[in-house]
Amino acid sequence: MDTTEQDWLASYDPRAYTPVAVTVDVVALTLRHGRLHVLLVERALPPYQGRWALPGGFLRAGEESLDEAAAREFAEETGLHGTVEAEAALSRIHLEQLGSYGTPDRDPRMHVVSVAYLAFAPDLPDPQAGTDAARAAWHPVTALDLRPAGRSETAGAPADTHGGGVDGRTGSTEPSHTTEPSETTGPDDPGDLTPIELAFDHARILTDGLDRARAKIEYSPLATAFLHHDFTIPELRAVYEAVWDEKLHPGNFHRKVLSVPGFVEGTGTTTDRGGARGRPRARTYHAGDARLLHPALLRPTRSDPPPDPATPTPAPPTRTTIRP
Amino acid sequence: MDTTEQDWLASYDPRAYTPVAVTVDVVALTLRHGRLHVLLVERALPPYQGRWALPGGFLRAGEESLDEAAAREFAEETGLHGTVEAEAALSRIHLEQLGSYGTPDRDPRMHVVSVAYLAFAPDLPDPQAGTDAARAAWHPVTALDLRPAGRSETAGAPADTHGGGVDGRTGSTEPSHTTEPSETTGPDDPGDLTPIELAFDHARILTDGLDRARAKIEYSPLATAFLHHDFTIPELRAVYEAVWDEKLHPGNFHRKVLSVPGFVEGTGTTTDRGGARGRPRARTYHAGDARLLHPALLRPTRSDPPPDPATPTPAPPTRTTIRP
DNA sequence: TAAATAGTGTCTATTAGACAGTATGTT
DNA sequence: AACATACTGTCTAATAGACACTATTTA
Repeated sequence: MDTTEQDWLASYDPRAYTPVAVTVDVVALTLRHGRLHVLLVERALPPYQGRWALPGGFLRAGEESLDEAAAREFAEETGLHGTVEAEAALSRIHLEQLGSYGTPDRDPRMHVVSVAYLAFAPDLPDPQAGTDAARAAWHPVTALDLRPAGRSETAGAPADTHGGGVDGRTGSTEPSHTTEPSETTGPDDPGDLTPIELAFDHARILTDGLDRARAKIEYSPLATAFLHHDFTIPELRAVYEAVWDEKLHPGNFHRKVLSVPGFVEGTGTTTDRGGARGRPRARTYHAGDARLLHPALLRPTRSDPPPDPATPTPAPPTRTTIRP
Repeated sequence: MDTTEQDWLASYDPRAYTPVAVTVDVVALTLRHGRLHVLLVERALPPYQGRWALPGGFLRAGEESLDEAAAREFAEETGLHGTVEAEAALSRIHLEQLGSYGTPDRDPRMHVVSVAYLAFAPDLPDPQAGTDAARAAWHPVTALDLRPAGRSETAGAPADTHGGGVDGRTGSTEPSHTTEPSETTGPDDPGDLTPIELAFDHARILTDGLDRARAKIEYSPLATAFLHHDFTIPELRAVYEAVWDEKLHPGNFHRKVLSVPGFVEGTGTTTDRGGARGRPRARTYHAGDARLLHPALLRPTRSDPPPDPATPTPAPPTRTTIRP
């Protein structure tokens, strides 16, 4: 076999192999005006020229780890690098690996394996024109086309196996063709009805990232990563409501958060004002030192319990045996 | 900048980049004699010659996806390929992506990014000599050195971020230097007291895989992937006890498993015999069609509740605010 | 018969969630 | 004054786990 021979060679010198490119892509999520947004960049060059894509770029071989590459890409595309306050903001951002995508045919140029990362960030300023992030913008996830099309390989559980997906980005400048989304006509405009189609299989990656985010805030205190250092319980509730796309019971949520040890720590103060149309000042908190939530803040059950009388369930054949 | 120029070039031709090798490694877990085992191969060549490593090999660029490469490696190293019954056995095995590891200095030869997979398998025969899997063997995880040393980069939550880790394997034959573990002196021998050190950062990858496995069987029915098609509730309990390394209450476990919709389905029959020293025949079940467990089978709480009077906890400073 | 375990019943502490009610602050 | 909402109290259903008990099988 030819590949066997190659294997043998590669054990001495992996360079004997056909090359594979490795990129790092970031699903960066934030909350703007109470809605979940994702950071996208507009591709200036083919393939998928003009389409929006996840920020990312090639791993610098021999120079950086995957984590470092992800942090670098995020900083570059948000413009958060250089200044002191930018570094401070970066330090509060949560970055975790999401999964790798590597079907051979996703990038027309060559076989590209993309390692995806998931980021939770507080409300950040718009990427400024004139920087590396010139073509970057925050988009509401509801404005994107996340049709379950691209579902390639994989046969495992929902958020388990990963596959497909690949990318190749223009990792840095190219000052022309700058897109400047305005408050009313840009990607933040809810009136923009035609769903945006993403480049490569980034819709699939985004979907996986959203699934992970929704599950993550159940068991970890990472919902606080969407907020600034000090926050109120209602603000924290808004994070959960936006990520889960569910209305939560204010009273029960409040009591539950405070009952989880190490989730939040009171600051002893309250907000300055009561809000727009008048309400009690809320106490402020900051994140506690817990890394896991015990007990967890489970999502409202809606998968099982919705057996409404209309669709009486296709008659369970012989499910769980309950005595013969 | 040189790298910027490279980025620009790479947007046309990613081959302009310094090459990175991509490997796929598999953390394959199974149960033998009630204990958790992992599949390892002995490296025939440098680096780490003679050390045990996770099975894996280079991704065949342009030919296969990551999932396919992982399945191929698993089949090769277990010897489960070719025959019909082997294919049948493979179809029952659970394979999911675990994470990617890519610090630049883990492989002395070059920058290697390793995509790790996690596999749950039923008790399989020993890899046969004379095959690709000649140097492969199942090792009890308790015999391995999993000291939390290699903890490289990453700053996220326990099972969140991944980093470090890399590999490079001799993907196929090399019939000399075959290790043939016997029942008494091989890796299955509990008397083997000196912990085995793994090659590369495979100890870290294995640790991540074990963490994932322990969490996974809480919310998914994948514990059944460790068993054959038909099994009893006590057998299923043995899986949980081995993976969690915890004794579970037989009665409560039994009732709980049957109360989760879609977890197991009764076959209507029982085991042939009652067991060694006499006990009731157990009813047999097979896996149901649930993909997620509702409610989950949570691990016995032991992280929070163990504040034994001895170490009175470093005096919680001002945890959760409980009224001013 | 003895030993060991499959499987069931029951009780209690904890938790999720529904609901109600009071206090607070802005328009 | 009126409205919206922060926050707390209370009740109920569901669940985890402890414990006890019966039935079953082999040495």
